[in-house]
Amino acid sequence: MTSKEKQPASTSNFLRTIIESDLAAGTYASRTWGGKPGPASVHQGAPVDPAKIRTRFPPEPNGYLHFGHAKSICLNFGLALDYDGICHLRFDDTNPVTEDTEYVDSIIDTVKWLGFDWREHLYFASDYFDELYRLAEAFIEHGLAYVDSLTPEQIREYRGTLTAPGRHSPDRDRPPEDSLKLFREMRDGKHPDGSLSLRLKIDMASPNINMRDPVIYRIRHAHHHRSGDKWCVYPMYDYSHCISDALENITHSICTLEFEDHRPLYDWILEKLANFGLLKKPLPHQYEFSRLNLSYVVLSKRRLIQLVAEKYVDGWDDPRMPTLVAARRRGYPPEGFRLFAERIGVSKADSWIDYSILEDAMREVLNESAPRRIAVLDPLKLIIDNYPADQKETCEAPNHPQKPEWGTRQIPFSGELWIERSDFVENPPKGYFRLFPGNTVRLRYGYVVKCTACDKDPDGNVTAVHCEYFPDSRSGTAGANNYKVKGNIHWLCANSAIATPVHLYDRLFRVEQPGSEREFERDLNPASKNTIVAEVEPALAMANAADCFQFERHGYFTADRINSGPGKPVFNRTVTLRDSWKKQKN
RNA sequence: UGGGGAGUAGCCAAGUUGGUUAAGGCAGCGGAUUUUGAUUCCGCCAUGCGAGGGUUCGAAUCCUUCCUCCCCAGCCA
Repeated sequence: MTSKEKQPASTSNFLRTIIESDLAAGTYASRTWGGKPGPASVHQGAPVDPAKIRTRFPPEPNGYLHFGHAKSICLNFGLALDYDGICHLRFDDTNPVTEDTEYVDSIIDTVKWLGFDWREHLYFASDYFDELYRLAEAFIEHGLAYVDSLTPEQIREYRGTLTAPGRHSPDRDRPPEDSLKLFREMRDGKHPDGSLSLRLKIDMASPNINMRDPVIYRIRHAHHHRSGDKWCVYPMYDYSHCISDALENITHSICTLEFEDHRPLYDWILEKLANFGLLKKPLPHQYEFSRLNLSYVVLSKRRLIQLVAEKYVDGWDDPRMPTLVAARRRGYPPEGFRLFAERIGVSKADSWIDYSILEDAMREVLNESAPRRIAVLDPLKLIIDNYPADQKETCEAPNHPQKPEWGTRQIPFSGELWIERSDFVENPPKGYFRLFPGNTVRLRYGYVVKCTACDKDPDGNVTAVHCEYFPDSRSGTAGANNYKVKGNIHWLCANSAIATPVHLYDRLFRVEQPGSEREFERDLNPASKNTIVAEVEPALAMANAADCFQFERHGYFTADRINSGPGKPVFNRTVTLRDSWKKQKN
C-alpha cells in the first residue's frame, strides 16, 4: 500500500466526527429501517432499507439550484455514500405562492446530473400535509398551541426586540376547544388570509426570538403545485421541517449556519411530539455548516433573480450564471463540482472561496476527460513561401498526449495556414519565444518554420506573416529531432478549417465581492461574454451537443447543449488553461 | 447594549480525554520532464494556532480577561 492509498478518502470534519461517534454508539441502530414514511402515530416500517444513517437535501422548489446548493448536495449525498446510508431528496414545498413544478423538474434533473441517487426516497413536504395538520391539532389539544387573531403587524409588535422580551397575545389563553374549532374553520376556508394563525405556546420572553410563540400555520388561499386547492392553511418551515425529518427517519439533518438559532425550536417540537407518544425516539438532530461564499459571483437568490429579470444575462442557464443549469451548459463537469466540494471542505467558520479553486477543479477533471483538438480563435494568415503550391499532406495529432490508446486524427496541412494572432509579434517582449522575424518555431505536429517577414495594412496592422519551412523537420520523422525550438504553436490549414461560433466567457463580476443590488452596474464585468467566429479543425464539425474538448493551448470548450445543431456546433469556453506566460507578463 | 456561532499560513482546512519537529489541499516560489508557456514529477513554504495573562515538566488543546467577524426581531425557507 502506498502512502497515497493510506490517506483517508476524505479529510476529517466535524460532521464526520459526529456521524462516526453516532455509529460507534449505535445511536440510530434502532431506526435503520426504510420504506415510505407513514403516519407519525405508526412510525415504523418494513426493514427494507438498512441504511446506517439518513441525510436529506431539502430544496424549496422556488428557483434554480446554484453552486451553493452543489456544496450541500455533495455534502449530504457524499456523507450518506461514505457511511452506508441514504440521502433523501425532499422538496420543502410548504409555501404555495412561491413554488412551481418547473423548479422541481429542474432540481431533480440537476441532482441526477451531479451524479447522486436518492433511489426511491423522493419526498415532498406537501405529502405530509395531512399528518402535519393532525399533529398541529395534537399541539392544540395538549394546550401547547393556540389560534391567534393578531394581525401580522401586531404579532411583530408583540414579539419584542432583540433586547426586549415580547408580550403575550390576548389570545394566548384561548381554551384548546376554541382554538381547535377556529383551526378547523381556518382549514375549512372560513377565514381570510392573514386573519388568524396558529402559534406554538412556548416563551414570549425567550432570548431566542424563534421561541417567542412561533407561528406554525398561516392561511393562504392559494393553489399549491401539488396539493392543488385541497388546503388553504399551510405549515411554516420551522414546524414542517423537523417533523418531515422525523417522518423520514432522518438521522442527521444538515443545514446552513443561519438555522442555528432554529435548532432549539426544532428540538422542542420533536421532543413534545415524542412526549405525546406520536413520535418515537431516537429523534433526528440538526447540524449546521457554513454556506459557500464564492468570489466574483453572487449566490443569493434575490440577486440571481435580479440578474435575470434585469437582463444582465440571457436567463437562468446563461453560461455565466452561477446556477447549475448554467454550469452544465458551460461545460463544468459534475465530477468537477464533487472535487471542488471535497477540496473546500466543510466547517462552521465563515469562509470565502476564490473562484479559481472552482475553475481549477474543473480543469483537473477536464484534463483527464477532454480529447484535444485545434482551434484558432483569432486567425492570422501564415504563408509558407517555399511550400510547393500543389503539395497536399496531412499531419497526425494524438487525441490526448498522455493517452495513446485514444488514438490520433489527421489534420490537413498546406502552404497557407491560420495561426493565432497572439503567436506573432514584430517586436517581441523579453522571454517571448513564439513567432517574430528571424525566429524559428515548430508548427505543432507539422514542420519547423522560420519567420521571415509580415504584411501590414496602411494602418500598420499585421495582415499576414511570412515564413519558410524546413522540409526535413516534419514531425514524426528522424529529421524532426535535429531542430530544437522553444516555441510550439498551433495552426490550421486555411482551406479546410471550419468557421465556427465560439462564446468566450469570463467572470460575471469584475470585483471579488460584488456590492449590493444597487451596485450591479458598477461591479459587473462588461466583457463577461465575447462571441467570436473561430477557425476549427475539420474533426470538430461532427461534435455533438455537450461534447467537451481541449482546444490546445487555449482551454476547454463545450458544444452548447441548446444551440448546437447536428454538424453545426456552437462552443462555449468552459475554462481556460493555466497560463504562466500571461501571469508572468502581468 | 439580548441570544446564538466562528477565529490555525495568501485561501480553505485537520488537529480539542494537554505529550515528540502543527496533517492535507489550493495558491506561491525553485527545479526536472514535456512537440500545449498545459499536464506530470520533485523540493521549499506557520518557533506559529485572534491578543494578553494564568495553570502545567509540557498548552492550538485547560482557566481567565479582552478583541474581531457572522447570524437572529417573515403569517419566507
